[in-house]
Amino acid sequence: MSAILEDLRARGLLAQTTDIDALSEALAAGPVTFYTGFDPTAASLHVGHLMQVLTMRRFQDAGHKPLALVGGATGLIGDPKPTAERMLNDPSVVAGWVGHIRGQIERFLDFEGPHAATMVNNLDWTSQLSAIDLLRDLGKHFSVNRMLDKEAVSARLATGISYTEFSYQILQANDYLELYRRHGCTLQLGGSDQWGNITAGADLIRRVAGGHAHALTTNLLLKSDGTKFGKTEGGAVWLDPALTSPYAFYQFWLNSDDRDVPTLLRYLSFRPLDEIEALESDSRERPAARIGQRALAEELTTLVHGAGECAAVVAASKALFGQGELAGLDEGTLRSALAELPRAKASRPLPAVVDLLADSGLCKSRSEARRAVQEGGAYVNNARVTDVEATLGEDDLLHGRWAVLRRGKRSLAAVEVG
RNA sequence: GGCAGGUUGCCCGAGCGGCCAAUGGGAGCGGACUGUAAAUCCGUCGGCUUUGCCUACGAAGGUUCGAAUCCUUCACCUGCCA
Repeated sequence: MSAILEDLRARGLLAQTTDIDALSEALAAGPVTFYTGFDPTAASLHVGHLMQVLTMRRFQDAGHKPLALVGGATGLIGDPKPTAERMLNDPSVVAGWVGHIRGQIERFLDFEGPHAATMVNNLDWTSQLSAIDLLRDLGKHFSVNRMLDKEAVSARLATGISYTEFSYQILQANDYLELYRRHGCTLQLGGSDQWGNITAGADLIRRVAGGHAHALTTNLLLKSDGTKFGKTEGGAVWLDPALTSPYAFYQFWLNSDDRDVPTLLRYLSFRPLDEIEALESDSRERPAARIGQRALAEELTTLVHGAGECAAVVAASKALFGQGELAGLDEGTLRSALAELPRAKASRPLPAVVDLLADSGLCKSRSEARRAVQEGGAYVNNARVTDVEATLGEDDLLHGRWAVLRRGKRSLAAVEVG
């Protein structure tokens, strides 16, 4: 088997492929042009998308040529979710999201050199497609019976599915065909939930163009407790630093469940497997050191936000969760650590702690903030606040203008007075 | 088309005229224990100018001193019969 497939399999990433011997042969024979699609359903990609982007990177590193498709067209239609119909988004909004997401993907792939990646947008060909073309040229190759059998559609037959979403697989299949024609693309990668859409494309290429195209899907990232990965109280963990701060991003990985870390490292890290196995055995010996979590958090934060940001959030985490007194930190260290946190601005007279908890976003409402204090889960500079009426005092201020607000064990915010 | 039942807080699900912001479970949040982990135990879990007030039990009206609870209409869902 080709090296790249061997690596994916060893990492447990490989879910399904079309004829694996043929695929392996093609990959071994030389550069293969492949594509992965991302639909703009939000302004940013989130950690769930990271898998796909990094898998593309693995193929590019192995000498293959990536086409990154951002679905300006399919994003307007929406692929069927297992639960319910999607809300349609406004075309101008989707167009804006396409721009953001392209920018994010560009950081992970190499757009220079012999295996340069290319950005494509299915709006370029789909918007040209007339109803007649769609029904005569494409529709004839699709059997409704087979379309109904696809998992994504059959799951929705009980609750209902619009014609719009039902048609999604035709558009995605046509994307593969277009990329086959325009770029000689013969491999599509995706999450295992995309299997039906991807094979629909490979089928279409065979019927229309007589070509042979491959499909490869990777396992979806699930937490060991079976719940969806990448969600926190605040919603998804985004790659956009404006939506999820680099500090929050780093902390997300650092707080991974021990049981998830081996899988996360195999799926997301570029470290060779033997290194990952060494990290695992270290972790088993000294679980409290959370070696695996740190490695994961640092590698991914560096990858997504850059080495400089990563160093800053590591330093901030160390300062804020360190053993030392906050008062013992020099102002420069404190200031840069606090810069990574959500913040509440305050002025004199100094406000109530409850208001600061709500303003900083640590609590969603003042009622919740009061409750947090009553439960003993609110802290100013690591000292528990016990009085619901308490206000910030002058002696709480570090270097005359800062205070560290904490809710629970690990949610922090900065207060800046001035 | 006929008959019967349902629609409750983030989710599931009790309540069937006042003691209901509403039993219970799950998720979430906090505390204890730890390792910024898991499990466990305990607490909490609509909002606010918080001994009180406001908004909420599919939607709109009505009965009543008083309704999630009764009546009417509407919307949607589910069983049984055709």
